[in-house]
Amino acid sequence: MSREKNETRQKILDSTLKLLEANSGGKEVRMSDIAKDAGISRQAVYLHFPTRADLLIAVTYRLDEIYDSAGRLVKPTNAKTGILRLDAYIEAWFGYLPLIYGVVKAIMDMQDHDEAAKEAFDLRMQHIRNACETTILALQKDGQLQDHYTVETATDVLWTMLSIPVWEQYRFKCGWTAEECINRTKVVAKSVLLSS
Amino acid sequence: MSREKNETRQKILDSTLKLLEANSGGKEVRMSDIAKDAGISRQAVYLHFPTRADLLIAVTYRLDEIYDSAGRLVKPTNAKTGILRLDAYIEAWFGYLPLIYGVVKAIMDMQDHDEAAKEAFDLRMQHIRNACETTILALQKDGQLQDHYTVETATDVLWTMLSIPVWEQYRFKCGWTAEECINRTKVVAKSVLLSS
DNA sequence: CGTGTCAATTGACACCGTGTCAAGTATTAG
DNA sequence: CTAATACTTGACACGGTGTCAATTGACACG
Repeated sequence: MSREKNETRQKILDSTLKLLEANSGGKEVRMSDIAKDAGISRQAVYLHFPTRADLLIAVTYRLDEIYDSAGRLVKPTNAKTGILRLDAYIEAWFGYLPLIYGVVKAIMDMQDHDEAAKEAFDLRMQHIRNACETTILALQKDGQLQDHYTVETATDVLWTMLSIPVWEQYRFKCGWTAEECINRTKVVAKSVLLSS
Repeated sequence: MSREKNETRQKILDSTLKLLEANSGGKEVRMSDIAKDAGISRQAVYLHFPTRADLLIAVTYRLDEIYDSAGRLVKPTNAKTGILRLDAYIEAWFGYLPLIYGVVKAIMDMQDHDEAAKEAFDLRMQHIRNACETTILALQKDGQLQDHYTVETATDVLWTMLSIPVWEQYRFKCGWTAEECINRTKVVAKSVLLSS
């Protein structure tokens, strides 16, 4: 019973994921598109996910499973020095982002008109901010943090440097490769945050 | 004849502007809201502006008139050194942005589903990019530009630092004041771009 | 005075996508 | 045989954009 239910549910999630990836969060991912792809009726989708926002949010959790997002975040915390940690974190996050970009984009686009989507997204971004703060603290502990910053301001700056719109601009408006986004951001972050 | 036409047209533009400013680009600015505020029928709005995108784009030109956006951009070009120019430009642009933010936001939100809005917006952003490039060239001429950058890459970085989403994040997610956005961006930009 | 033109009005309607509702079908389990 | 569960079908409401057609009112010109 819950067996079959999960099967359809998974099919919906997988189709959504596939379509979002294919369309990079574009508009061609309506509830009806998802249903069609999953080979079920549009209403069946609503049976499992009351709103589009709920579905997209569920997809993010699926994403976490698939790509082991927790594991990725852990690795940088093993770094010995603050600087290594900064590099490792930029690499981990900007390496992960392209994989999940379609979904992220779709949720971002909903933020304005959907409260639930906004909350879910803000929560994720808050996690990123926390990681930034930890990184800043590590730098500070090493005495590497530029002295004119408070921890909070430095965190704000790093967080913004690693924000999705910034990555989007580098990637799609400036035409940088994913690699370049990582490496140049490493350079920029160090110029900004480190003392001499 | 063209007298009266312009009057209504202006009323529409002014109402749109007023509503967008009040709502910071929020959704409470439908064609019907604009019509109501202007004291005319919804269809009259369509008589002057075939689509919502057209109207918003027209509002940006109105904005240019009101705030003399050209004049603002000129000032930084008078700066003697590259560094002064950088400061002046950040001050000019981030000082201007809050004034026009409502409209900018509304157009940004349309980008995904409206080609015309996207083009208009991209064009504006391209102007900003050009200004960034000129600033970078001034720095380079002074021998102040960090040597590991090409002009293009340095321009990309500055342009992204001065992008609207970055300002939004500082302003609304980090809670910085408009002043702080300006001053801290000046500091950050200099750390990133200048050699020692 | 009548006629034409132009701006604006009124009201209806199509389209799209989300979400809701009700009735029906098919499978499975007790 | 019956009851529950998953799903289907088809209709519909809503909100917002954009279209269309018929009408009104003002002003101008001969």
